[in-house]
Formats: sequence, C-alpha cells, structure tokens
Amino acid sequence: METITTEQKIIRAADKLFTQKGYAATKTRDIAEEAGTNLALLNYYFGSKENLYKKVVQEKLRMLLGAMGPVLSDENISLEDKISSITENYTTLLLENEELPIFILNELSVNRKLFEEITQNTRQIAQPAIEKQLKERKMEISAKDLVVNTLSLTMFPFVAKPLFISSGLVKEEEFVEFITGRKEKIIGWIMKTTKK
Amino acid sequence: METITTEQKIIRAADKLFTQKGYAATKTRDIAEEAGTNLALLNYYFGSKENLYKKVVQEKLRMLLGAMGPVLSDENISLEDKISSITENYTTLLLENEELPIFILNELSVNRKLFEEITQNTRQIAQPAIEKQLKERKMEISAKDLVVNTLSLTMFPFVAKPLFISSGLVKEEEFVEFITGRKEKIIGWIMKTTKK
DNA sequence: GTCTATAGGCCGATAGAC
DNA sequence: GTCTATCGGCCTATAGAC
Repeated sequence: METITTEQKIIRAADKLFTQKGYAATKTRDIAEEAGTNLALLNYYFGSKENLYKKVVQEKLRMLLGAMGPVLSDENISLEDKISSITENYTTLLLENEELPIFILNELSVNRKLFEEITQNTRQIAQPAIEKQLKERKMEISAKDLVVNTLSLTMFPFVAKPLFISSGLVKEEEFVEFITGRKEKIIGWIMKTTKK
Repeated sequence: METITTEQKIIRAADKLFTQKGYAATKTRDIAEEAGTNLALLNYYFGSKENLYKKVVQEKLRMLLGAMGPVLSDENISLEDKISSITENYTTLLLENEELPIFILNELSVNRKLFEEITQNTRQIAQPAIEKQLKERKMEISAKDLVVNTLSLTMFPFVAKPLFISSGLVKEEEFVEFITGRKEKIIGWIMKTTKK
C-alpha cells in the first residue's frame, strides 16, 4: 500500500519544474498546481520556495556526483575500468535524466552562493589515485585532462543536445541511439589519447 | 569621437545581466541601473523586456555559431585544419566570454520556443563535407562523432568550470593556463581517435 | 530623448476557518 | 493537514511633464 504523501507530491512537482525552468522562472503557484495541492501547503511543509529549491538541488547534485566520486579514488580499479565505469554510469543516469547536467551546471553558474552552502560537505574529485596510475604506466596525458576529457565526451552531448538538434547535427529520434553508440566508443578514444 | 548612445548602454547592460543571471532572474530595473539610466528608457528603445532579450540572444547565438559554421563546410580546408580552427576560434572566443556557452545552452534548453523564432534562419552544421573527407582517408570515426568530440573537448571545460572549481579539480587561478594548454593538445587527441 | 510617478498585475508568504 | 482569502511588496510597462 504505497501512498504518496502530499510532501512527496510537492517535492516531485518542484523537482520537475525547477529542473525544466530553473529557480527564478518557476513559480510557487505552478509547483502547487503541478502537485495537485495549493500554495499554502508548500509553505506549510517547506517554509519557503528557497528551502524547497535547496532540497531539490541537494538531491540532484548527489545524483550527479554520486556517479563519479567513489570510483575515481579507488586504486584497486584499473584506469580502463575507471573510464568505462564513469562513462557507463553517466550515460545510464543521463539517459534517464537528460536535463540534469544543464540544470546543475547552469544553476551552479548563476547561483554560486546558494551552491556553496549546499556543497560544503561534498568530497573532492580524487586526482592522486589517477595521477599515480598514469605515472606507473608512463602515459602521455595528465590526470586532469583525462578526467576532463572523459566527462566532456560523456556529458557534453546531453548539455548541448538542443543545439545539436536545432542545428540538424543529430535528430531527436536518433539521440538515444547516438548516445548508446558513443558509450562503447568513448573508452577506446580515451585510451588512444594516453598513448604515443 | 566615439560616444556611446543610451541605446548601446542599455543593450550592454542587458547583455551582461542576462548572461550572468538568465532571463527570469534579471529585472528591468537592474538593467536600467547598470546602464546608468532609468526603466522608462528601456521600454522607449526596446518596447519590452522580452524584445531586449531577443536582441541579446540573437547576437550571442551569432557569436557562438559564427565560430564554427563557415569553416566546417569548406572542402578546401583539410580535416586537421578544420579541427584546429574550431578549437582555436572557440578557445579564444570563450576565454573572453566564459559564460557564453552555458548561457546559450541553458536558455536553449529552458526556452526552446523563443530560440526557434530566432534561429529559423540559421544555417545547418555542415556534415557532408566532413563525411567526404573522412571517407577519402578511411578514418575510424563518423563525422558526427568527430564534430561532437571536438566541440565537447573544447567547450565543456567552460560549461563545467564552476563544477571543476568547486570540486577542486581545477583552481580558478589556473583556469586560463589549463585551457590554453588544452588548446594545443586537443587537435592531437582528436587525430588519434581517427586512426586505428 | 529623458525623466518621475504610478498604474496594474503577479509573486511569495501567511492568517484563519475547517 | 488542508483549504480559501488576502496582505504587502516587487515587477513590467506606460502616462505625462520637461
């Protein structure tokens, strides 16, 4: 008997609208309507629009960073497996949440102070473990570039999807296939960049 | 004797604030103040906030696409030179306009209808010329992936800059150096992905 | 062309009945 | 817990003096 509480309805509606339209463009009345309740209950449960927003962002950020953090710092995982794992995790996550990265990246850019409050406890992206693995194998690329390149190739197509589509480079109906195809190739491309 | 007209002052102020904070979060009063005039003049010159916004977006989009379009479709430019040129153009452009890509990509995602009005005359990203060049040289990558990878490696670091900085992967004061360093390497990485 | 003053509407938040 | 009604403020846009 899984009933959805009003509180959950509101947070789901907020999630949907904040992610679609951003903080400023989303109205509390719209959230209430989307949730099938009213404005008063939003404030009853969450106190304010900003508070509700923080709840949503915290969860989204956790999703986005969760797909990366634990894998990178583990020295027992080989470099190839790290890249594969990150690409695999993100591709799966982002196919189900296409607007997640542009939402987080934009709100991080627009609203940096709010984010600093939220992310103060977030772990650093682990470089040392990777740097070590690179040196052991005498590779031609820095840890920073390796991480940045992997994330770029994996995430950018989602961020730039509307641009690619409106420019005709990729068609909407091909998109999932395009991304799925890339998933297999990215590990190969990245590995080529580590060699002479 | 180059005097800046009030109209120009307003559009520059609007450019700055829309790019920093997005459409909904930018108030017409703030634009007027930033421009050193008043709210009434904004409407006198541009009619409405939305109109002013369209002017700004149109110019920004022209900047972003202008760095790519003409190069790609020219068959007389070799593949290497195309990649170099795109990376070079974008790196220069984005170092001077760091917030340009995230602004355009986000507003494109949030406000697709407004963009469709604006971009209806925009040229397509030319694939055929590249596809031909790839086949002639029997390369291991599709034109789509080649273009997407080049743009990803070049633009994503700007889009994700706040994430990289807040996660400690790159430091603010290293950023320009980091990007400048990558500019030289990207052509090499991309070329490696075209070979067995 | 430029300004001040203000109309008119929307927004976030709350009071208070049930 | 849930609702309706409403406050007080801010926002875009415009009227009208200069």
